[in-house]
Amino acid sequence: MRGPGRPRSDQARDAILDAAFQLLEENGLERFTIEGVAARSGTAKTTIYRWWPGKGALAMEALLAHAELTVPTPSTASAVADLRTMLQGIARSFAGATGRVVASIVLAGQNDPATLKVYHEKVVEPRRQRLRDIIERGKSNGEFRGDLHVETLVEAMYGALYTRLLIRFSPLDEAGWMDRHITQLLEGALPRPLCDRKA
Amino acid sequence: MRGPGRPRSDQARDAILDAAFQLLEENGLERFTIEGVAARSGTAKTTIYRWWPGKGALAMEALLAHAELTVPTPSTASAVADLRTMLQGIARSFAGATGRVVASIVLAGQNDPATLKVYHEKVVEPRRQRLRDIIERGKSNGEFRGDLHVETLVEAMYGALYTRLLIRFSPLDEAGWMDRHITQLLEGALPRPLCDRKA
Amino acid sequence: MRGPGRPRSDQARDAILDAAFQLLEENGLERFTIEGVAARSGTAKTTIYRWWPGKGALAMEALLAHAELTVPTPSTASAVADLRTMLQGIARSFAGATGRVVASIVLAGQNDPATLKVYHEKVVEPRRQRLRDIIERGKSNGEFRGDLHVETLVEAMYGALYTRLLIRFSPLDEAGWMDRHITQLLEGALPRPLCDRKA
Amino acid sequence: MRGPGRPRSDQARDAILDAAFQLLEENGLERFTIEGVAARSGTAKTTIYRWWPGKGALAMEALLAHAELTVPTPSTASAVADLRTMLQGIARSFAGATGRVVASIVLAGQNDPATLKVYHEKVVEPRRQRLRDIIERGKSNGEFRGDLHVETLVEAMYGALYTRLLIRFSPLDEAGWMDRHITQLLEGALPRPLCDRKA
DNA sequence: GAGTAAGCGAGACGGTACGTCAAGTCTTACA
DNA sequence: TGTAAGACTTGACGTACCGTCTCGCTTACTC
Repeated sequence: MRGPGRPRSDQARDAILDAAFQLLEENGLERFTIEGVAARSGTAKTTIYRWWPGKGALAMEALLAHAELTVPTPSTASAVADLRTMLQGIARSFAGATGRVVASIVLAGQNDPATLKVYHEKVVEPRRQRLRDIIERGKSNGEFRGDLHVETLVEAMYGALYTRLLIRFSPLDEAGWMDRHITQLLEGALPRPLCDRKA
Repeated sequence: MRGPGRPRSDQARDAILDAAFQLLEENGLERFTIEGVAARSGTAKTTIYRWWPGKGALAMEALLAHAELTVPTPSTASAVADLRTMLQGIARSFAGATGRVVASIVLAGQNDPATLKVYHEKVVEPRRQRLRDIIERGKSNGEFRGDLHVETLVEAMYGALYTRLLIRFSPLDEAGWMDRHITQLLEGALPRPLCDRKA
Repeated sequence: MRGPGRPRSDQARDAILDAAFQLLEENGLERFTIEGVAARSGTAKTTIYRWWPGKGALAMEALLAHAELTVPTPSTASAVADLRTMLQGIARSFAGATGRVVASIVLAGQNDPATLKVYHEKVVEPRRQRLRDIIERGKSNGEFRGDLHVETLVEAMYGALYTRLLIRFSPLDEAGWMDRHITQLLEGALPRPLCDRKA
Repeated sequence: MRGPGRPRSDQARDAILDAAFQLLEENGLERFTIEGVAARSGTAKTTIYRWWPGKGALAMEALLAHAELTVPTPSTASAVADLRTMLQGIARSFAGATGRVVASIVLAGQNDPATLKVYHEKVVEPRRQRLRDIIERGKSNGEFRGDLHVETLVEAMYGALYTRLLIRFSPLDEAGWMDRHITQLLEGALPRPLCDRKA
């Protein structure tokens, strides 16, 4: 049921993606070269160019293939607890090798909108959706305000993650950071009225 | 009181920084080359390498020299209003050419910690400090809760800016987003108690 | 009476040789590629490699199959006249597309002795033999000296042809040059004695 | 009196031409690669491309720089003797390494008219001129016929050389070949009249 | 004012990687 | 078994920049 011709070698494909991911971890994208991937993977440069248009796309696919992007989606009775679990999972993965690779991808994406678009579709959007779902659940069960703007909350939560990853205000693995961040996002900055629930 | 030898040419220096900034705007950092800067500025590569260690440092200095990074620090009676003014100013500057250059620099910094460090010291930290000052003022005058964690709020506010700049969740010049973002950061996500101040 | 399996396709063979000859005419051997022949002929590279060991051999066979190398062998009473007829025929064919292809083949042969050997056997030797025959006839009937060294004359005659073809001292289609060349080869360079037959 | 900038390195130039000549001798032009020359000479590919447009031109210059193309121009009382001396010298040089390189050059020239043109100007034409001079001298002093067509004789003499080099009718170092060839060119092929000077 | 010490432009140098082309081999589906 | 299709490794192509290195020339300060 397949056309004629030698079928694509999965062995080559895997070797390329493995090598690409390793090199991305080791060097970052700046010193990530197609030539290097070819050498490390034992394949030919042409084979790489046959299947990927450039380093951005290759790095992207290497990330998707290898990184543990599949942070578990928690689903307990408490939306707040689920938020904490999920975001801390992402923070953990960003703090390690995956984070370095993600940073590379985003970097590549600046001059390669196609790659950034794929990253959005495959990584960012699915996660945002899961976050949205949890928040909506929180709105339904009264954990959150009914007039909460979901997108804005999502953005604020992700924003801190990506900013620590890329701008490095402070380390991603700082103890208690994520917890404190979430708490304050939820509680806001304004003074509590006298009859505050915590009063 | 200066040693012997021909003094450094300010004309060359300016021509280099001008050319660098232009090329950064036009091409992003990926296609930003020392060779290109030399050609555009009419100087010799040697001259560039004499004064800057690499493209990261040059780009950094070109940014600092040209971009209107000096957003005015507002100082009215209302800390909340000042926050809005300041952050909207930054958003505006990020939405234009400066934003593209900043993105380039920050991402280049992923593989060039020295450059990123300079960016922190010269750009990020001063702004964060101004933000902290405003927030502290708000705490003092009762606009904000007394137990507010200032750093966390600063990070949340900047996070959204940088994330829109780098990850491009949504455009930086979307009408009203900054306002909405700030409002929600201040109000939090939890339900308002019955005796809410707005009730 | 043939073994099992699909028989060789003459259609493919012809398409390959046609395409090869066309490409040889168009580009010369330098830019003559097996890949190009496969594309132009609509066959697979595999098929070409199954039947020919390399580009030299293929070009050779394409030449033999298509070029009008079969200059008519004249045979009149006058050996001298026959020589002129034959050599002028070859000159004419060398002056056109065939000449370019022959030049390609011969020069390719510099690094591919097998191909050059085939060219000798299939093209050069038969023609030289015909030339020898004519000259021998001339010796028999008194047109030429009895102690003439035939091989040397053959070589002198061919030499001029190939040299114009390959070194391009002068164009192959220069009017009258072949005639003049033959005449002088026959008459020699020495002064005519007083009782010269023309005296 | 030289412009600014680092002067061209003669060391690099010589290393390149040496390496090129060696590789030409070893492999012929077919397997002669710029990459190989760079490796052998210890220079960078870019340096080669800076000074030579392609392999044809490089091979050409390597030949001119190294080959003993300066066959001595004899000048004795006898033009015939001088012809023999000169042509035998060329034959000797063609029979060795120089010959292989010359063959390569001519080959390259088929698809690179500029290279062939240089070869004409620098090698072929000077030699032809020297041959012409000798022949004219022979005409003047009565060794040759007064109505001898000089160009044709030159061509016939060279033709045999290049043809043996390229077509390989017979080896260039066959004993006595050149002598016999010259003799017959001079004496012609026609029967000697009764009062022939040799009679 | 001669000497000396930088800075400057130009541009050649050894390199690395680029993205492309073709070579020749191999593996499939189909005839 | 032959053929078209097409993926594979290999190796060279010619180009773009890298960062370094002479050069000749231009300013200064210093003796």
